[in-house]
Amino acid sequence: MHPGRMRTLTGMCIVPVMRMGESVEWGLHCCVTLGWLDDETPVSIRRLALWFDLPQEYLKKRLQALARAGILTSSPGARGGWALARPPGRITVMEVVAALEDGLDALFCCTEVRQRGMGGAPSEFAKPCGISSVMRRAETAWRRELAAHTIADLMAGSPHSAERTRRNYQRMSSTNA
Amino acid sequence: MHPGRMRTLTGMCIVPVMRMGESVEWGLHCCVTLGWLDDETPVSIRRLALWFDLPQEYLKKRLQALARAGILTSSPGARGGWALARPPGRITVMEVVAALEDGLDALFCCTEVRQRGMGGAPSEFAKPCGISSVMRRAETAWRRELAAHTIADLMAGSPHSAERTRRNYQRMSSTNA
DNA sequence: GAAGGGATACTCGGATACGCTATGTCCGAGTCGGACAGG
DNA sequence: CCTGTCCGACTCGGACATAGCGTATCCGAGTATCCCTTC
Repeated sequence: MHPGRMRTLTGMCIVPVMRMGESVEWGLHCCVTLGWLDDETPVSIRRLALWFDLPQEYLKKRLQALARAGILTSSPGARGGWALARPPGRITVMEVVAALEDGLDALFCCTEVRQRGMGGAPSEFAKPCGISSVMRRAETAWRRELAAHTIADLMAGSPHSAERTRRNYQRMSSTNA
Repeated sequence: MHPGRMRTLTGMCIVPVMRMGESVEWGLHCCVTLGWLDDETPVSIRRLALWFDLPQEYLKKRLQALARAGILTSSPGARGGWALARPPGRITVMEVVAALEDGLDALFCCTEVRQRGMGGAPSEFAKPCGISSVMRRAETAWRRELAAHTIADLMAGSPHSAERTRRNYQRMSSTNA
């Protein structure tokens, strides 16, 4: 178990209900940080985990998912590590969420309950289920909002965090890691 | 196990990832049907489960959640059953979803990762996390869309389903159940 | 016909079970870069 | 100086463990309706 965190990051046993995984937050912060650092040399998983105090092995697993989605690149060997695969302005938040939620087909999955049982409506199957339509509309609004923002937007959101990050990262690199 | 359904409704072992529970679909269909039936006498859980071919005991549990949320009313005793607690036009889809997802505080839960580890930003805590803001905006769009539709809208979506439902339900009531 | 009592048909809430997911850890295999030795 | 070898740092992918949730079932207790008996 990761030191100092017995029951997930929150310190208390969280009760996730219809919620995105924590790794979405991790992945987005990693993308933003990699964008800020942007100094050609990739960042190792050890430093990334140290930077945010996250479980190294599991973070690696999630970043691998981002690499499979073409969002990050990983270079093996010594001096290897992780970097953005594209300029931050061309990576949307939606992409990161979808990659980390492993596909994320639909928040609401219509199982055509209306066709089941004695209330079945066999003659109207051509028309889409009204419930499903409403759900889909809502989800589209959600996706559109997420797709409208990129990593670059997040980076620009707190300008002097960028410089502080670069400074602190250099300090960390020189001291121990 | 419910007959004919060994592994959830879909017939195959579904892989829910960041998804709403099936009971949301059940609950919405039940609300719409209760709205269509609307003949003063409440509908028993047995008929409701038979109507959609859903597991009776578990459906009951979910409808109890809707009752706690003030969306349905349940009357005990013989001739008891379930009915809408309010006119369908005053029950939003959002309410039903929230009740069945048991609170549904937030799709994305910011754990303030930015404060953790060596990259911590103690001086800027006052400003909200940009990632969290984007997520919240997207989720608000989703909620707004769900809150903009009521059970009455769903009922009106397929007009002659209403009559067919009433007819079939009467037939079901007279035959066996 | 009215009152009382039991059967029936429901609901409520708790206890239990199971499969799957998210989270977390560990390990072997592969790969890159640098150090180091031998010519 | 050049080349070959070795080692360390790093990634990849799989196996495994754990806790919590959604789904599902069952049971005891309560309650309202109906019917049947009794007066």
